[in-house]
Amino acid sequence: MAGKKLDEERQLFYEYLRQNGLKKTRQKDLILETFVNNEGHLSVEDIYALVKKRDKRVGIVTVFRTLKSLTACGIAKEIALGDGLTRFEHCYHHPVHHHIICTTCHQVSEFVSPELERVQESIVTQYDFKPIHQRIQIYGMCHDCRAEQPRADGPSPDTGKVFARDALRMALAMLNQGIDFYRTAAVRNQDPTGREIFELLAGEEESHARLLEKELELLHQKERALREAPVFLHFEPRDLQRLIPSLHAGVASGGLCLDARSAVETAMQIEERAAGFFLEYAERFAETEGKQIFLRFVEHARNHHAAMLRRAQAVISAGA
Amino acid sequence: MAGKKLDEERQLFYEYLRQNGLKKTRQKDLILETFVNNEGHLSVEDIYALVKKRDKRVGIVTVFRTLKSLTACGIAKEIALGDGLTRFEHCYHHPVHHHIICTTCHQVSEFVSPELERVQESIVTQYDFKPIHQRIQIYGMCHDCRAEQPRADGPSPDTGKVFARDALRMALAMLNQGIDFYRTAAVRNQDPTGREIFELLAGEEESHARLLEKELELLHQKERALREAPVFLHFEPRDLQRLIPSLHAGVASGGLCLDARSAVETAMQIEERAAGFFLEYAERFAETEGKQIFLRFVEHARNHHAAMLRRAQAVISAGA
DNA sequence: CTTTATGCAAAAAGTTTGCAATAAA
DNA sequence: TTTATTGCAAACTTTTTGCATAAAG
Repeated sequence: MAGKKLDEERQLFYEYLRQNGLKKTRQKDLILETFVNNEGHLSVEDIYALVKKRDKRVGIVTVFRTLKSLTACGIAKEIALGDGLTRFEHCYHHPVHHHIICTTCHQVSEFVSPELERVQESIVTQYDFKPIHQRIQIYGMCHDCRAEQPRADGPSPDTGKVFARDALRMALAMLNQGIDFYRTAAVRNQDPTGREIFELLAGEEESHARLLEKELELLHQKERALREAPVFLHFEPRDLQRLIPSLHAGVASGGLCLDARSAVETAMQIEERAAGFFLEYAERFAETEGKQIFLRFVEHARNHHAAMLRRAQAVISAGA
Repeated sequence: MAGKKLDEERQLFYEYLRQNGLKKTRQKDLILETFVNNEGHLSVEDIYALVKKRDKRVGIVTVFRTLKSLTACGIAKEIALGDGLTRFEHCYHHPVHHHIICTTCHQVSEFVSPELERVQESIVTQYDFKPIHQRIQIYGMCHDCRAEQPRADGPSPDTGKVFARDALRMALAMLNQGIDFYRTAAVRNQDPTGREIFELLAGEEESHARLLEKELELLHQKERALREAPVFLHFEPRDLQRLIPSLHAGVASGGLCLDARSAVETAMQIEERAAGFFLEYAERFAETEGKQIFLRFVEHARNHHAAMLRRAQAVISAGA
């Protein structure tokens, strides 16, 4: 299970060595293995200490040099967390993220926020500046330190899994907003066929939601620590709400009345917008399970969209 | 002119020395003066070199120690810009800002973005984390380096002035949106008294806008480099637009019709919202000319609000 | 048997500390 | 006259480099 990740990164490393005429050695292997098997933000000294435990004969210079290579081939990434040490974090198949650093207990939390990225992009555009990488770090005091509680230091789960969990949560939030809309639209609609269609759609979305919930539950069971793990992917529900037409206008003008055709069209528009939004969203991320979840959601929405198109054609020909 | 800033910071420094039982010296004075008179992000070595030019007898250790003191009393602030050197920037009466760093020419631009801050706050809230300071840095390639032009290195104006310029621009953007609204509302309104009131309001806002424009022009004349200086305060016009009620609903329902009373109420609501928004906005910033501009705008909006309240009472009693 | 890798020691680079001489208060 | 300050040299920390030896291909 855990060895799979190691194998993949080892392959990547070997490929890098081969392409640069470098040689495989016992030391490089050991350093790679130590780095890959230790989540967190380790300094050279940290890694050196871990390596030394397994093989006394390794020198710190080799650790420096090997970490440079691991950085060059995209397995590791140098970061500075304000304590004057260069630290290394995992980079392979990890989304670009930022850091929240407690200056009391030195705990470091990671987060992703496409919303933050969006604002940054708009700023950078004004300068006609081409960003290559960025550093966002928030220093302060964490909840546990303020409560003067020793931090509950359970084994923190793999970032990839946390991201997958949050992607599922986000997809579910989208589905639930859709379901809400369809249910409300059904109740409010005065055209019986329109009402029926909205109810059908709500049912379909609900069954999809149940599927995702099951997947989330499975993930939680596989990785018990996931339930405690803090949010990694931040999203604002109101950004999802924007994808769904408001029912207020309909209410103000005294009740919605969409016939079968308009109902299907409305639904198609929702699915289309959601697909577009999540596709653009997914593309911001490196290859991860979370990204796959978003892409699967896009596919689902597109299939739904296509199915409705067929249904609409049936409705139209029946009406004609 | 420039000496005023130096004097203020010297007072602050002396006060700090006094309170900590420390002594004034020729060296400390010289280092303070050198730091204050040099905008930019200078390293210890940079400042040491500048100080040496004026007094050969100063040692680099004293520069290290004095910069520590200047940091402790809020005149300087340590920053790391990714080149391994500790640099110092001006902190006294400078708003909290972030950095865009060109990795080719090493030019550093500063910016402020309350929008970015807002997203950060919402993230931090989820962690129940108390932020103390943050670091946002965007590394990449600037426009000039991509165009392979040697950077036009004019004298960069004081950050405080650039911030003031941008605050004026933002206030003007708000005023212009208000004017647009009042003008459109006047044209669309079918009630003659309502129309008249909107036109009056538009006129008042326009004369205020002309005042701010004159102020902006004056600022530009005093500080010639200001015209070239890049944007420092980023704001999204759509955030201002949100403060003004949409006219679309009115259009859809076939023409707006606000009587005198509703017209005044609408205007009062706009002024109130604008005052609230800019007050909250201003409070995010340290003591600066820009902040004062925002606060003056708040006062203007409040006065306007109060004047309308009086007018509304007049209208009501006239109508009664 | 050629070429790269390793580990040691030494150097570099940035910053801090100990200390005797010096200058404020 | 007391107390903090200064500047030098030395120490310290993190990272890099030179080089002879060892290991990989």
